Order: sequence, then structure tokens, then C-alpha cells
Amino acid sequence: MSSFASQESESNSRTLYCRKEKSLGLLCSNFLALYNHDSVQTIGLDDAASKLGVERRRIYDVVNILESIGVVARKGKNQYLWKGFGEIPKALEKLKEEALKQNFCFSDCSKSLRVLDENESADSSYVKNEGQDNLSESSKRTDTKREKSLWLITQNFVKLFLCSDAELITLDSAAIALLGDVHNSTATHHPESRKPAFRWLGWGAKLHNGSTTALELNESKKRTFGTEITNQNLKRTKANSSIHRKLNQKENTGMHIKLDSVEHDHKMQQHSKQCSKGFAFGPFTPAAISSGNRNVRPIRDWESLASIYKPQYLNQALSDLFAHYMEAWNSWYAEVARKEEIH
DNA sequence: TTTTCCCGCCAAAAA
DNA sequence: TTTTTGGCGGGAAAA
Repeated sequence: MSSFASQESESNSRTLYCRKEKSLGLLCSNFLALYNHDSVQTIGLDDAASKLGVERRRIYDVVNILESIGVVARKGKNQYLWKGFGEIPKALEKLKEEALKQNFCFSDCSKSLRVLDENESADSSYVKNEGQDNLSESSKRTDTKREKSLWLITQNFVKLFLCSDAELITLDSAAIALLGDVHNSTATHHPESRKPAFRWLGWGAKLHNGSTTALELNESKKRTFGTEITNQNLKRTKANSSIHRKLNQKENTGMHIKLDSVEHDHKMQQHSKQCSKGFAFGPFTPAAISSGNRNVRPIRDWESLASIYKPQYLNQALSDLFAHYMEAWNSWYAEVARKEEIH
């Protein structure tokens, strides 16, 4: 707590809150960078939270998303298993199968194909991998809740791509298909081309033939995720004093930031300031990129990205971390590419 | 201005 | 009961 105070007082003048640095996408990337080691078997939620400098709540989001595509699997209370990127193809296969069984087809915008209709598919599709029982009736109760769970929505979102030839899906149509839509009641529609959309990059990546062209898409104004390494503990609320308030209000549950990680974060923050414009993308980045940002060169593929994007860290620890990140990418791609060849 | 999405409250589920 | 999980609304940042 005291570390907060000092950190804050030191930084309050020059480090203002920056939403980009707190994004879920970035957190996700950092999470992956942190745990994508051969040596990693299990992941503790508290460990993740403290190492990444966020509250537990945020870790649930990350883990839910990753679980839905097989990268991690729930082991038990507070514990997840690291399965790795190699699991993604399998998970996608499985999702596709499921989707086909469910007649989960998606024909772009306009129609509101409710993927899950209340009674049937919802429960049957819960393949809750790790032997998560057949909660016979209590599950009924939670079906509606599940329908909106991040885990399920993520899977369904992926299914949209897996079960259609649409390479591009707009947020609007995805919302309609997955949620039956809700928002947009005020329908201030932008011209079609300006709607935020996502493009499927594929797990084998469109590596061959160069261009991961999604990244060249000039479609959305959406911000992009993935480069900045951050998550320092600035609250978004006006200026600084908010932190004190925050810490009092709650018993600091789940906010054990180690000293070193604070410092770590702080340094990372410094770095992120420098590189925040020349961003690259994390693995699960929205495909659409900010067309407004002309500084951004199209990225050919992840390998070249790795070689191009090599900031010079002054800090050894950061340097190591980054090196690891690149290594992880390489191995992942090698593996995925291999599997694709076989395919 | 509108849209996006982070934050954290608090209810439900699990232990 | 306590702890864990995660939906959801508010409101600030970004577009």
C-alpha cells in the first residue's frame, strides 16, 4: 500500500491514466507472455494477478477467454492448467464440430440467428472440458446466465468464423447473432464501411503468401492492442487521489502488488510510452486496425514482426522478457505451421 | 458528440 | 459461513 503511495506521488505528474494501457487485450498478451513457458504447468490466479498488477477480477476475464480456445484449462479453485497455443487447433476443431451439430451457421449481417436457443443447444454444447459434471437441474437455472458468459460468447464468436466463409464480421452482426442484439437502439449507423469489424486471421495464420492482410485493413477506427507492456496501478479516475480512496474502500483484496513488480511495471510503463505508436498486435487482436494511424506499417507476418520489432531495452529483465516473448511466438508459429502443412 | 470498454460492486456459486 | 467467480452498469477515455 505504501508502495502505491510512493509510486503514485512520483508518477502522478507525468503518467496520467491511459486506457490503452489497461486494456484487456494487452493484459491478455502480458498474461501469455508470462506463462507461455515450457516450465509452466499450472497458473494460480493470485499469482497472475499480482504478477500482472491487476485485480483478480481481470484475470477471470483473461482466463475465460483463453479457456474458451483451449489455451488454458481449469484445474480447480484458483488454479488453471497451461495448455499452450498448441491446443488451439484442437479446440477450434472441436468448436467447429459443435457448431455444425448445432446448425450454427452465420450468414453475415442482417439476420439474427440466435445460436443458442434457450432449451436445447445451450446445455448440450457445454463440453466443459475438465469433467465438469452434468449439473442436471441446477444447471438449468444457470443456463441463462451462461448464455451471456464470456466463455460462451467467446466460443460462439469464434464459431461465427468457423462456420462461415465470411472473413470479416462486423460487431453489429456478431452482436445480433450472439446476443440477439440490444444496443444500437439508437441506431446511429455509420456508413457500412466504417463499422467496427473483426477479421479471422486463422490459427495457421495466413503466413504463406505473406501478408497477414487483415492488418492492412483500412476499416475501423478501432484501437489496437498488443504492444505496450503495462498495467501499472493507475486508476482511471481523475488524477491521483483516487487511489487512496480506493485502497480504503476495500480491504485491498487481491491487490497485493509486490514491490518488484511495481517497479517492474513502472519501467515497463516508461517503455510503453516510447513504443506506443509503433504498435504491433497481440495474438488475439481485433483484426481491424486503426486506419487513422498512418505510422503503422503493414505487418507481413509475425516472424518478420518479431525481427523488426525489437526495441532496445535498457533493463535486462525486460530484455529477457521480450526475448522470451519472441521465442514463444516463434515456437508457436513453427508448431502451428507444421500442423497446417499436415492438414 | 457517440462509442468503447475499464472498473469494481455485488450476487450467485462453490467450498 | 467464507471465498471464488463473473455479470453488469456507470462513467471516463477515446474516437
